[in-house]
Formats: sequence, C-alpha cells, structure tokens
Amino acid sequence: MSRYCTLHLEGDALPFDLDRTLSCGQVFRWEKKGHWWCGVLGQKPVLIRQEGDLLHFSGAPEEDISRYFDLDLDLEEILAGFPDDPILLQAIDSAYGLRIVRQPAWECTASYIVATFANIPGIQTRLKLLCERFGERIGDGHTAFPSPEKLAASPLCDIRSCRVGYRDKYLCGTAAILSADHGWEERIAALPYRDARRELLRLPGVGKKVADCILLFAFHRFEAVPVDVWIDRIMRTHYLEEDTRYSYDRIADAARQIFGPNAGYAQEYLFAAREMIPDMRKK
DNA sequence: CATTGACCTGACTAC
DNA sequence: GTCAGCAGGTCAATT
Repeated sequence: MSRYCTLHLEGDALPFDLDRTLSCGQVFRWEKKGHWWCGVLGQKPVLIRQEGDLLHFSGAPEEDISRYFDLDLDLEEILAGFPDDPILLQAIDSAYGLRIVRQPAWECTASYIVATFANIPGIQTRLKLLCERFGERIGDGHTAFPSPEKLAASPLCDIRSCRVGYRDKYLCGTAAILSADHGWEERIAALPYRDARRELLRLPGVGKKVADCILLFAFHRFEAVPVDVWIDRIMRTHYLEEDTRYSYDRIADAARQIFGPNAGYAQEYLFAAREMIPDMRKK
C-alpha cells in the first residue's frame, strides 16, 4: 500500500483516538500491524493510522471512513453533557477520543451472538474462523464478513466447526430470519428504542444485552445501555444502593436516568475503563 | 421489568 | 506442564 489519503481532523471530528476506538472491544476484526490498523470496510480491505490530528488511510473513500468512525458527531458535546462524577470523569479521561463506530447491522448482530458468554480473544478467534470459512475473498488475504444467506444455507456442523459451540443454531437461525427479511434494518431504524429492542429480541441468540449492543453499535441509539457483567458491577458498586436486587432493565434504566439520553456512550467509556475502576465488593 | 441452571469452548490463573 | 474455574448471556423451566 503505497498510496494513501490523509484526512485532517478538525471541528466535530475531534476528539478522536483511533487506537482507543478500535481496541476497546466494540469491534473484533481490526488488527494492528506496525503503525497501521488493517480491517474491512464494506467489501474492501482498508489500512488506517492516526498521526495526531491527521488520519491516513487507503482502500476506501473519505466519506466512508468519516461515516464509519462517525466523525461528524459532536463527541465533545456528548461528553460535556454527562454529570461530573469522579468515576465517569476518570473513565472519560482514560479513554478520551473513543468513538462508537457504525458497524454494519448484520455483522454486529452476528458478532455479538457469537460473543455471548465468551472473552474477547475467543470472540476474535471465532469470528476469524467464520470469515475464513464462509466469507468472500476480497484480496490481500482479507475476507468479507459472511453474508446471512451464506450462513443460513450452511449446515450447523460446519458453523460449529468455527468453535462457536451451542451458538451455531442461533447464528444459523438469525441468519435465516434476517436474510429472508430484506427491510429489517430500515424497520429497526425507524422504530422507537423500546419497540426496536422488542423486535430484535425475537431473533434466536439475541437477548437484552445483545439487542442493546446491536442498537448502540450498529444503529447508534445512544439511549441503549448494554449491561454486561462489568457494567453491572460498576453500576451496582458506584451508582446504586448495595444489597438490593437489580434486574437488567433496572440497571439500564438507572444508567439512563443518571447519564441522560446518551447513556450508551457513558457505558462505552465506563466499559473501556473497566480495569481501572475499583471493585468495591472485594473489600 | 423474577429466579435458576445448563451450556460449547478457549484463554488464563493458580497450583 | 497440568487443571479447575471462569468468561462482555441466552434459553427454558419454574414460582
């Protein structure tokens, strides 16, 4: 890759931190090789790296890069709109410039179905296997994310051979439903949050947490707050009263009440800083 | 807007 | 080097 374009980050595009954005665990298919991040945008291999307020990239037009990283979003305003509690402020400080990328809806859905009850390295392995086994070759050693049609038409044993375990039937089932439902993305996008989530919950392998991940990461519904074990722990120990029973929705609702309409972004910063946030329960 | 247990598999931690 | 316990939940059954 000798030819690349350069995008000067300014205005709403700042703050932006490419490393934090791609390594925080929201996406699983980007790989850093030397200074460059290698990944796939749409059906094309992309190389990208950041140098201060310069973004060097190749393989995709600038508007695709800008849209994927949501560089038109006024992130500064969102961060400034949060309450100034010490835990969140520390998280924002440590992950400053992290942006929620616009993941393709199907890739996001399939990825988080595969991601349930697993750790990040395992998720990456599984997705890599799935892409190599079922994805279209797009050159340069890269593969596109497998289409739902392809997965829906594949035997469960072939899918399971990608180490997805019992999730094989969820992946295949959801692939079958979505590949037969051409307007699903537009329909979800047009629905209010609650209705959109209820729709997604009909898909096999998609529970509240995965549905919220899809809504937050693919549809940019910033009121969606995925509550995983980390967020659960952080909310319970730092934002809620101890010794009380909290359901998923109570924790998510509390997050929306505390952090406001962009609570999903607060969630992402808290998640990114999860290792640094003390676990009060251990004392 | 509840609670509980089984569940594929791999990467990590502690022996 | 080996091994139990655990990991970014979901589903089905149960009260």
